[in-house]
Amino acid sequence: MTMFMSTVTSKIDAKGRVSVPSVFRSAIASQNGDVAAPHGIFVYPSFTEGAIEGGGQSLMNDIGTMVDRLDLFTEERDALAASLFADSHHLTFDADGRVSLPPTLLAHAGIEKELCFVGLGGKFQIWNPQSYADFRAKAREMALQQRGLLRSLSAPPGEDRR
Amino acid sequence: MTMFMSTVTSKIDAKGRVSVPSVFRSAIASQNGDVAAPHGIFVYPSFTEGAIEGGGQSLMNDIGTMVDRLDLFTEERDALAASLFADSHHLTFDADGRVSLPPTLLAHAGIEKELCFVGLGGKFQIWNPQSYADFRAKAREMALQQRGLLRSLSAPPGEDRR
DNA sequence: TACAGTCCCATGGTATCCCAAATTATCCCA
DNA sequence: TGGGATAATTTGGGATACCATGGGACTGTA
Repeated sequence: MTMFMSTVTSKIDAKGRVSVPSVFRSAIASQNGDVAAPHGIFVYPSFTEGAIEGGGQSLMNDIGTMVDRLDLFTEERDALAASLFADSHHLTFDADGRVSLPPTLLAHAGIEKELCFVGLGGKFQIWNPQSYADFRAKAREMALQQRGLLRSLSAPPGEDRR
Repeated sequence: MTMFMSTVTSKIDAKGRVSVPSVFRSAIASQNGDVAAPHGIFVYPSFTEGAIEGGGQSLMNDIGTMVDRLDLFTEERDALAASLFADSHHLTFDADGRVSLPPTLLAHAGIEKELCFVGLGGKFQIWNPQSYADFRAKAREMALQQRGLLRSLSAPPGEDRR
C-alpha cells in the first residue's frame, strides 16, 4: 500500500484554494482504489496537536467501523461520533487537484497563507510551517529517547545492532 | 458508504423552513439508494441529548431491525418502540431541499431561529448552536478519555489514529 | 374569509469548472 | 556530466453553475 511521505510546503491562493501535492494525490488515489470516482480527501482537526490531519477513503472507513462497534443510542457513542465526524470534512479535488480548506480547520492549525503537507504513513498532516518547525524539534527529541524501543522492534532477537 | 460529517449552521426562515445543507442531502440521497422518489429525512428527538436526530431511509431500517432483535419483555420493547417511532417524523424536501421541522421537536432541542446540523456518521443531529457548543466541549473530553478504547477498537493494531 | 402549507421563481453570494501562463521536474542525447 | 527539449505540476483568473434564501401565488382546510 502506498503511504504518505515527505514534506511539501504550499500556499493558499486568493480564492482559498490549496493544491494538494501530486505525491499525496497519487497516494490517495491508490488508497481510494484508483477507480475514478469523485476523488477527494478527508480532513479533521488533530486531537493532540494544532494541525489538520487527513487521509483517503480508507481512513474514514476505519473510523466508521470503529464507531459502529459501540452500542447504538448511548451517550458515549454520540459523543465519540460527534468528535470524530462533526469536525471532519470531505473535500473534493477540482480539475487541477486543489481543495479549499474550511475556515474552522485553518483556524485550528493557525494557518493564514502558508502551509505544509507532512506525510505520516497512513495519513498526513497540514501545518502552519512555523508551528511545524517547533513541533518537529520536539518530535526529534522524543524519537531519540525512544531509540531503544525502535531497536527492539526491528532487530531479530539476540542480535546487537550498532 | 457515504456518511454524515461536518457541521453546518443554518436558520429558520419566516415560514418555518430550514434548508438542509447540500452535503447532508447528497449523503441522504446515497443512503436512500439514489432512486429518485420524493426524497426526505426521518427525524426524532434524541434520547440522551437535547437535540433532534435524523437520517435517511437506511437509518430507520436499522432502528427497526434493532428493536426487533432486542430480547426484551414485550412491555419494555413496546415502550422503546413507542418512544422511537411515535415521535418520529418523515419530512419531505421541497423543490429547493428545505423541510419544516415540527414544533415539538424544535421545543425539545430549544431551537428558535438558529440551528446547526452536525454529522455523526450514520446519522446526524440538529442542535441549538449554543447548546451544541456545550455538548461539543463535553464530547471532546469524553472522547479523549476513550482514546485507549478507540485504539483497541481500531482494526490495524498498533497504529495511533489522531 | 383567514390561515397554513406547497409550489415555483428571482436573487445574491459562493464555490466549482475550465482554460492559459509560469514554474518545476524529467528525460534524452551529445 | 551538462545542456536542451519535453512533459508534468503548480498557479492565476474569468466564466459558469450551484446553493441558500427570500418572497409571491396557488391550494386545501378550518
